Amino acid sequence: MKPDAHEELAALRRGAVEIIGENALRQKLEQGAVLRVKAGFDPTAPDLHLGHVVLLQKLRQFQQLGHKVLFVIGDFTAMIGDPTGKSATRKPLARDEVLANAETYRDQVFRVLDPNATEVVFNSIWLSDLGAEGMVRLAARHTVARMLEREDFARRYKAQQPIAIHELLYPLIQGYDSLVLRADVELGGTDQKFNLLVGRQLQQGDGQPPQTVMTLPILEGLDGVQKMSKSLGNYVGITDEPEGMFGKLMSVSDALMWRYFELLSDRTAAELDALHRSVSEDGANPRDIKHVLAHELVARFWGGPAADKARRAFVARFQLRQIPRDLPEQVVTMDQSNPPTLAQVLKASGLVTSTSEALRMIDQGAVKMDGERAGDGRAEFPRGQACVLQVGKRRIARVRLG
RNA sequence: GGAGGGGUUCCCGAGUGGUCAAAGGGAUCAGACUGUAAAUCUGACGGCUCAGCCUUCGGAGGUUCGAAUCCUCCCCCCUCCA
Repeated sequence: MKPDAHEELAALRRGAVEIIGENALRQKLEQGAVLRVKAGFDPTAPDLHLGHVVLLQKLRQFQQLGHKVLFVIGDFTAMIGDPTGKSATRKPLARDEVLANAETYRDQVFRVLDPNATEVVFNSIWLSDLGAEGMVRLAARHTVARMLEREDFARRYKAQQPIAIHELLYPLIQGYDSLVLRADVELGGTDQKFNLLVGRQLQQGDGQPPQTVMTLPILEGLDGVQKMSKSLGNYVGITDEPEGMFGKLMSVSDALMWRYFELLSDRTAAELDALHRSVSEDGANPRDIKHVLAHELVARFWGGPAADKARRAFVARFQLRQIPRDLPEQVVTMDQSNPPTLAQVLKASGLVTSTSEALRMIDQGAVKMDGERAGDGRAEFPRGQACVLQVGKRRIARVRLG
């Protein structure tokens, strides 16, 4: 028996919302077993973001305790599209699209996980072999009524929205992965609970001990309301450039900042508590505490020096309102007989998507040329010299007509 | 297979012959206020060579001076019956 199993379990429990099958987990830890810890990722959107990091951190923790991570890339399931939390059927992805996305995942995941303790597996390997007969047998192991208990299915059914048959297969297939991999533990977001439980059921039906299910909190996106996701555009990608990442983190609300601290920071509870008190008792500006958060996370993915630089750039640009010195010059060429207007140049430079939008922005006082508010979008754009164009606070470019 | 309901601009959802680039809400963007906060207020929210013109209301045709609205065919979704 392992003497420190109790501590191990306590460490693993931290941050988890729910652990189903905790006794089995404790026993395995006491026996000193090397656990097979599974987590699946759908390569539907090829960028990992901080929402994934919550889960990846927990996986890393398992690794640090000597366990093995089975990182399942759902290249087969991606063609179905996880219906979790969805109110509409997802469009299945093309095979080559899925593979390209999967490759990107593989590159990104080791920014958090230890490659030596990770096995990356593609579920198409065994699912392609399953065949039609196997799929039917698998489908026979669950009932429609139980499947419709799932909250998102139930809601769609009630709302008279379409649910395609293949979507009902998704949880079964995910569960089948656990069976094939003989997973001891599977991690997922709280919204994955149903799928994770199906794995337990299928394993038991096959005579295996059911996996322990550990659910982790869902990280809210930058809007503070909806789940962080690529498709909603409210995410911080782990490959985001340092300055972009810093800026995104600075734009979150104070309430959300604490949530991010709690779910993403490596700081101890005592340290977080001290930060809290510095605001509530010592009157610190929450903005400056947000700097701490942004710096920590940028440093994790890009290193300390890059994080320092990102912070300096942020302060210069947004707190001191300086125009960046090293802004690259963008040469815009327009083959038009008429001299181009400001609105047209804004569009050509990519700062706005249409001249209509450019004109609207100008009307609303959002556009600046060399720091001066522009008043007339139809005015001819000066040739020759480079000019710094700004649209709102965030969009900026140094543009010269070629 | 039969009967009924429905497909509207990013999303939800009004609109049933002209006053409709299409109410309202959400999301988004911008301005004000700020800490790039959040909240709030104000405004914008199809495109263009922009006081005008062009394209949009599942798709294709048609009626009409005029169609998101009427007719025909087709595609898709939902419900009930079988």
